Amino acid sequence: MGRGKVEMKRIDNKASRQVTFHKRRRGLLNKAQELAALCDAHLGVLVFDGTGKLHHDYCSPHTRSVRPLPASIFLTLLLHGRSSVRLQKLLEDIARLKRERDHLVASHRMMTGEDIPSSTTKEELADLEQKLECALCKVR
Amino acid sequence: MGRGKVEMKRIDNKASRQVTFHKRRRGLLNKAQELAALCDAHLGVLVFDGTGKLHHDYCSPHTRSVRPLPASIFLTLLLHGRSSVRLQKLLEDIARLKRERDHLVASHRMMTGEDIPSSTTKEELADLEQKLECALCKVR
DNA sequence: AACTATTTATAAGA
DNA sequence: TTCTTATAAATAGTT
Repeated sequence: MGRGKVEMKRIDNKASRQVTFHKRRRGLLNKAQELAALCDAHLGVLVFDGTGKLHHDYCSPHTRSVRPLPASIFLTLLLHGRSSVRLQKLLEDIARLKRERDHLVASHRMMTGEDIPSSTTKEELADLEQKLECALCKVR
Repeated sequence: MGRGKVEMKRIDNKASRQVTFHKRRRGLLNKAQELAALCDAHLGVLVFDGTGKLHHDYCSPHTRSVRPLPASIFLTLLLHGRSSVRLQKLLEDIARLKRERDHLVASHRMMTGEDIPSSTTKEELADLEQKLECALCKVR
């Protein structure tokens, strides 16, 4: 689309690479918005330049509760993508910490007869874990 | 682009909405790949249909270590996006758990004179946290 | 940053 | 649905 056909390989000239980056980035985001608007779809788009700087992200609006929330979209991506190992590791770490804490709480009570004041952490974590596992199920 | 100009609003007819979804989804992902190839950029794209089903995701390949890994791209998105509150909460929960555990470990040692066998959990968590905070810094 | 000649994407039709 | 084609949209090279 232009004065000439271009090969789909890295543009060597830095200036024209940046110009093209700007033009096409805008185009991509526009396409994403159109697809969301026309087809009742959900889109998540992220664009980083070559230096790793985030130039734009887009998340289509959600207007009905039947659609996944943006948060769960990105959780799904996180779980679906290459970083799934890392997030699963995080879940495992949390589970391990909880077990360790429970064990320590029990032995503390055995030895001192005192209860450690309970916090809401446990419930909050259980809630988080449930949400994460739910997202995980969807992509399996 | 087509026989006629279309208004950018939801296509009512289900069949043609699905056809358009298929065509434009392919187009969008193609554009994403081109942008990544031409401009040395990193892209993450997610497409869900109206029912919430994930139809495609795309993550541009990373060929050099100077570029962010896909994992960190999506962590950044997670932190940058609407689910940032949730992830920050997760970080806080981990920090709180660690404090609780350290306190319990210390009081256990005080009372019994015994050390609780150390695991690698603590180091692993520290590493995880560092990575998460690093990603968080980038988007602040 | 604007402008067009072209290419590309795609809406509607077969 | 898949293929075709007329047309709209995107954009490469230019100014």
